[in-house]
Amino acid sequence: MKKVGNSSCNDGVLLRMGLNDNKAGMQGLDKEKINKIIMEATKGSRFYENELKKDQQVNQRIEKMMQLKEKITTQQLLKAQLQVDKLVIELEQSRNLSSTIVHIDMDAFYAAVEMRDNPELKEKPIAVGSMSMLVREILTEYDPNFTPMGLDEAYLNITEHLEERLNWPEDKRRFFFNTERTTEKGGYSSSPVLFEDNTPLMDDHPEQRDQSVANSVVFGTSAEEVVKEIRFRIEQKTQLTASAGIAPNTMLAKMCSDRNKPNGQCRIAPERQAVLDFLKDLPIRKVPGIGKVTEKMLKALGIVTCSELYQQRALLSLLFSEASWRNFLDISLGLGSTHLEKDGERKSMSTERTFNEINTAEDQYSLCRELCRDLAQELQKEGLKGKTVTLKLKNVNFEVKTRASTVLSSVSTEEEIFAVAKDLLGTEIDSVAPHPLRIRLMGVRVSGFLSEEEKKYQQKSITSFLKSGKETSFLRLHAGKSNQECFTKNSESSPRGSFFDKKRAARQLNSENPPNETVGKQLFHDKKSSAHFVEETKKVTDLQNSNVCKIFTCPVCFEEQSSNNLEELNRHIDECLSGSLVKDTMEIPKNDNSRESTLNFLPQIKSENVDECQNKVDQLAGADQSASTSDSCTSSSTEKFTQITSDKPHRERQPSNLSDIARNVCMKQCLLPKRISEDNEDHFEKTEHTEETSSSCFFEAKGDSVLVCPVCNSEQKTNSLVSFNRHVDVCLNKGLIQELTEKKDFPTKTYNMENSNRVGGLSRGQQCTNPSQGTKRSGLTTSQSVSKKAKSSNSKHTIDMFFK
DNA sequence: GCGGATCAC
DNA sequence: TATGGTGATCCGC
Repeated sequence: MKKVGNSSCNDGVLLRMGLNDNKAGMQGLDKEKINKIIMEATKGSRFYENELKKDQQVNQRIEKMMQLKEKITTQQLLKAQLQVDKLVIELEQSRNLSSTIVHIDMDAFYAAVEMRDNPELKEKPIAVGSMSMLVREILTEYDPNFTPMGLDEAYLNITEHLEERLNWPEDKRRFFFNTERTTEKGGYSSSPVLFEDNTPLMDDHPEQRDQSVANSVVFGTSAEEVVKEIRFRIEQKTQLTASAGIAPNTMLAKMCSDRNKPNGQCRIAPERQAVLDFLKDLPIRKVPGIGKVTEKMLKALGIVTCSELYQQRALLSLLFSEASWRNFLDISLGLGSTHLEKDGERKSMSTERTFNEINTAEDQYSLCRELCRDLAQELQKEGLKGKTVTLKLKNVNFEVKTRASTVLSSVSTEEEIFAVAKDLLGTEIDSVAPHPLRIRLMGVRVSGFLSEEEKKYQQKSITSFLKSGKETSFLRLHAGKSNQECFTKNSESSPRGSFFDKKRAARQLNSENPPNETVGKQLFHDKKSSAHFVEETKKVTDLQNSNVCKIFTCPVCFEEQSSNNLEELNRHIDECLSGSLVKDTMEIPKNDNSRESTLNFLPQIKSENVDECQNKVDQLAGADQSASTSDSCTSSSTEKFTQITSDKPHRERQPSNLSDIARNVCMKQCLLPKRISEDNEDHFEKTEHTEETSSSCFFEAKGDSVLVCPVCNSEQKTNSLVSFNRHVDVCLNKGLIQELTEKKDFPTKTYNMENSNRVGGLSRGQQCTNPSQGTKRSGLTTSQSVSKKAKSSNSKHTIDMFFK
């Protein structure tokens, strides 16, 4: 079946082309144009082929899921039902209907802007701007903490505003029509901000007041009235209409704003039944977070509406990941966040570009550099440094690949980013050699940003590094790979005019008949200069080599070593290491263990609902007991549920402020995953779990104090701040040393020559096991042990050992 | 951590 | 209609 669909689509494309070919007048077209048409068609089909491929992958996922479903027994399903329904009770109890959340959505934002700007109105400057502008000017009045979502959406929590508003006099709720616009012919006033500032009416001019009042509206105090007012003001100000949803939580508000689009609003009353009524026939696709693929998968299970999502909750819990089915459950119950999250810190920054096929390494490298430059600029604007660089490539068949590498010290400059990205790119180029890498998109991303504390700490360490490292300086070496080596320095030959500019120029040249002289020269210049920078680069690299090898500072004792024999250096460091590890004496004070700040919210319990649920559960429990015999899981989980009720606000728990960096880093690594993990498991196994976490995360931690290096992120076997600090300094030297070791062939490096010379390959294995692994899918992998820890084949204190 | 995928805007 | 760009998250490894 799939085959047929596939080929018939291709036939469609071919058929169209064939028809075109036979069309009258076709003979007039020259070869080039025909080629172009074919190219277009091929491009289209490439895209389409890929779409088909992706679709088939989804189909396979569905098939797998269906097979899984077939194997589910009635008992399993009943048991699942029991468990899920207990959770439903929990969720019901925590249902919070006390907030009033508004979602504002500009109607057909861009189209509207276009329409409004295009006609004769264009010369009138109107500050449309983004939602964040309406922020500032209108929305803050209703919620100072409102959150804009992109350019045309925003969430507001108007709960407090509603309370205050109750006491407001009428004039404070009065707004005026922008009469000029409608009366003036041929356009509207250049000042759409008319009456924007709630100016009180002037009592000494009664007639003016009368007229004004005639052109005004007074809004009431209800949520609906507030939202009408907001929409009115937005329209007066921007000439654009907006739709809005009012509901007890963000998810509902968002879905609600969709209901009466365009230029309408809708409210879900803060009552459980109103929520469920709204959801009853709502297609799941309308739910934010459920996209094309999820929709298709659920459809395969016969689930199209939210109520069906609820009906199938037990099945879903068996077929989907914990995170997924719990999300489904939240959706089907109409639960969502009742407060607006502050924008968290950004997690990554990237830039990517699509272009016509680029297939020469040279072009690819210089494009890569350009992307790195752009990205570096943006990063520096926000003062960010990250540890992971990801290269994204889309080949001409629309297949997307990402390749990432995490480095020891964070990067932010063009050079630093490019140094990593070019390696990744090199690998990809090599992997298809001798064929060219044919790409239509390239992107570079930096993630793994340093936290504020880490930044501070690193700075401190850098200072000491500078003091001790002096001559070794920051010179970077690049373990060269044939085609990469050539491009470590940019083709600065063309300081102005981006890669694309040059490409454009070249393309223009191609299409023009006689290559005119100046353009020709330009091209020639490019070619020549690229050859030139290869040479230049070699020089720089050589220089670096000679410089670095002459003076080397031992990362342990910080003494300068005169030798440039790496083996000798290695021996020295070994000695230093065996000496330094023993002499840690200073203790750092223990921290108190209060790490949870509990936010309270009062659960609203509708007793009849709970009873209803409980009845059902009881029935099921009976059925289950008779069906399953020797399964301890059921009974133990029942206990779990009874235990967790007392400590509900689990999701809202946040780490408290941490006084020291070490603790902070530890928290990040070990506690965060716990917060993510599921309520019941987590609570029930609290102590046990914590122990396990620490055993896998901190090998050899004595007592509570554990230091984790903010640079390499690995835990340190010391309680001494002095030696910990020293390690951090060493870490900063590490990159340099690593490259030194790469230059010479160290024995540990030679196993697996294929990929070990990539930065990512080298850094692997030194990180501590992520304790979150396996906690997400409860039951599947219960205990991840220490086994994943850095395995090393060599127990000697070589440089490599030390760093691993 | 990595890589592929999904999703939103 | 098809296509981009940016950022987040999840899942399996």
